[in-house]
Amino acid sequence: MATREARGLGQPRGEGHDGGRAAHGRPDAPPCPAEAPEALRGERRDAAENRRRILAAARALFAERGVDAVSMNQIARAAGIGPGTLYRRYAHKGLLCQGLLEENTGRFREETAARLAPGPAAGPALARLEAVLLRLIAFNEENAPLLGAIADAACGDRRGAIYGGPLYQWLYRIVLATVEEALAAGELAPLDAAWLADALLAPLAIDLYLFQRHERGFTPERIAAAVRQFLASLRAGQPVA
Amino acid sequence: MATREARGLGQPRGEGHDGGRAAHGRPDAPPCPAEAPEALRGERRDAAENRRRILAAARALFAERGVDAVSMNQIARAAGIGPGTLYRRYAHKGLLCQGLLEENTGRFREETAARLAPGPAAGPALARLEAVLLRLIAFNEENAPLLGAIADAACGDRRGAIYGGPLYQWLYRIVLATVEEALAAGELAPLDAAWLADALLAPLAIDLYLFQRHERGFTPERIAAAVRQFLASLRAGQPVA
DNA sequence: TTGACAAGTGGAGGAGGCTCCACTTATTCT
DNA sequence: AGAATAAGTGGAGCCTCCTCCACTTGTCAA
Repeated sequence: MATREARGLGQPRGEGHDGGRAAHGRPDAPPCPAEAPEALRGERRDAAENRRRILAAARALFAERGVDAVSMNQIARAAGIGPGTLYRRYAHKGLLCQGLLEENTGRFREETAARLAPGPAAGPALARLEAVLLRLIAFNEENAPLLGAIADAACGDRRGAIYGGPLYQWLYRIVLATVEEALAAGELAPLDAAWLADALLAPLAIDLYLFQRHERGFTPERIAAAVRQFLASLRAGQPVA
Repeated sequence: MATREARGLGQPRGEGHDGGRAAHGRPDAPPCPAEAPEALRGERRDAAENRRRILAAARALFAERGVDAVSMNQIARAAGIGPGTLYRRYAHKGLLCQGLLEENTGRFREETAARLAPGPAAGPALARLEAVLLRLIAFNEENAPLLGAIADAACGDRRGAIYGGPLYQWLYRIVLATVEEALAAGELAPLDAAWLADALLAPLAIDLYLFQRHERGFTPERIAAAVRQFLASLRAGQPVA
């Protein structure tokens, strides 16, 4: 009765969420390469049930009214739980959308991993990079509303949260590794690999992508073609001049 | 008394701000290349006085507590006006920050214009492009807090507002024109100029820039060097392969 | 089985953001 | 000059987000 205060106050609000999986505070769990969204380890049965209800309610409301028009309170009401319970599991709407997205991410991760898996024996690194970026365009198209909502939530004290989130980190690591292979193989002129990995992903960030699609009128095909030409231009043509 | 209802309801909330300059609704004013922030055309004297007070109060509070910790209501109180008046002039905090930023933008615009002005006779287009991007890094450094707040305000129904805002549009036009010159001069392999202009600016977007600076630990010098190498890599080396 | 404790739950309420509209004030036209 | 008109003003209030904390429930060890 008094012991709980220590935890409640000692960790006031500092992103104490571990990216969606709460559970019995294991200090450093393994990275979980392709964890199934259901049956989180050590999660209490009632909590699991509520998580399912939350995601189902959110999915239904989002489909019915659009992601932006649905508030956290509405989701809680539709799921039949109190707002406090909802916020305990998903500290804000962005994390909820991330949870929802993880159910869609499977195919994206599998396809990308398959394309990349064979390692240096699977054709030039730049070609693999191209495949990842083109797949990312398709992913943007499929998940634009959720991705948009996740981006929206990265406001204020959460600015830049996207770049620390699981999806971007995973993409970044993949792109960085492939860029480094390309550099090692002499496919690229000398470049700052860590910066380049961000720079290659930045033009496909959801905000800009949606602006180009809807305000500039670009089609996904045009964007894909532009990315292809762009990567081709980066191919090392001269030693360094 | 009844005539006003028509306007008040007919234009419920649709970005009715024209980027900071309210005033006597002239339909299509000229682009205003380098308009002074004071003495807006046709603005009533009391409105001008309030605008000055708002900007002064905002600047003071931002300096004292940080941009993120100051609410619109606090600014209104400090300026000695009602919240309604504040919101009439700046429909949200992002536009207020834009207004504040315009007071700083002068030197940036002048230096950039000067570097670009001589036209095709002032060295290779790619070198001018590099100068613009490097200057943008310095601009990011100088104005990070305001730029961050502007980015934060581009949430929800205002997603992507940055790309429609005056600063980005100006940058985009400049970069696009220079890219087109570089293409015409054969300095670049064939590329989609309109997409490339966005793609060159995207890695310097304030969100990613601040993440790299603070989470990845990049220095401005490292970022500048990376941009330089990057542009060098784009230089046309081979016809098209 | 049973008891102790950690994790989970719900909802009332504080805290702002933003709006609406009746009133005030500057400008302009005759 | 002075009246008509359109722009500008202020603040009460609505509405939603998010937090806090007393209570409930599941789990595990003895």
